[in-house]
Amino acid sequence: MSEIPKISEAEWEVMKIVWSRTSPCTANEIVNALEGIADWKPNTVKSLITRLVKKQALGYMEERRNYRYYPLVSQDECIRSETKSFAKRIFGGALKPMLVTFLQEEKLSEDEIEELKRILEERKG
Amino acid sequence: MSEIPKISEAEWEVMKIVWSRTSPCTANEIVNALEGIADWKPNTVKSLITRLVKKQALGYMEERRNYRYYPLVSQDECIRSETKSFAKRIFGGALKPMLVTFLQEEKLSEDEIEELKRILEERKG
DNA sequence: TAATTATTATTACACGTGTAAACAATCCTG
DNA sequence: CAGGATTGTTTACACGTGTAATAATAATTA
Repeated sequence: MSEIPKISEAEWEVMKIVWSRTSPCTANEIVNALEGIADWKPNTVKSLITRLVKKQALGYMEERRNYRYYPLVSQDECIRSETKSFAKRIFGGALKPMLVTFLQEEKLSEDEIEELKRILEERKG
Repeated sequence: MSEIPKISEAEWEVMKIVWSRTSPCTANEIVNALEGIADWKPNTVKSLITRLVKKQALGYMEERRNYRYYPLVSQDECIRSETKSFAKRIFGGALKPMLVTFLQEEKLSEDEIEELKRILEERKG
């Protein structure tokens, strides 16, 4: 199977939009959805889309005058791929030290901590 | 206080070496320490060091003919900074979904899971 | 002190990315 | 059908990064 393409920071914003849709969407829909998320000119977004198509992260189907884009890679596999390279870079690949760092972060609420514990419980099953 | 500089992938390898030392080290020491970790010519490593100095991630002191480099930013704050931007990119900033993803990864051993649970316990204090 | 050697600084170059304008093709409207 | 509107394609350009060669400078040695 071919590799997961490397998706840049700006491109991720576009992918997130497309992933969140159940059906292929047009460039304009993406531009609109990005309103308030990123301050890009429509042309900029189009450039990002074009690059994503080129790196085979997005596919498209022609429909009348405009295209409809859809993901060729799942968000999940992209997350996994990014996480792996992130963990590799920062922690030399060891997952646990990274988790330890995160778990010690302030930002977690009581409830979230509970849920994380529950997830760990389940894992042992 | 000034911001954490953005450290690139290759530069991280250099920083990891410097962070791991208790005292400032020379360029050559860094080059040697990278042996087996990265396959870079000495000049390449020197370039990375120069850039790290320019972006104020490394400082140096002159000592006879050569310099000794030391970190100007702590590994911890860099990790935090990187993690934040990573979480932002991938998960829109929410820490918990990211952790859920990681905790569900295969790679964790029984023992590690135990330890993570323990850390969560402690957090509740 | 001149030559050699070690070390740092300057320069290079291609590719990815953020950012977008300009151009082209197509469709709707008058 | 011609002209404007819409949408996609091509081109642009500066900056960061990976990768390193070459030049300059300082120290050591003959």
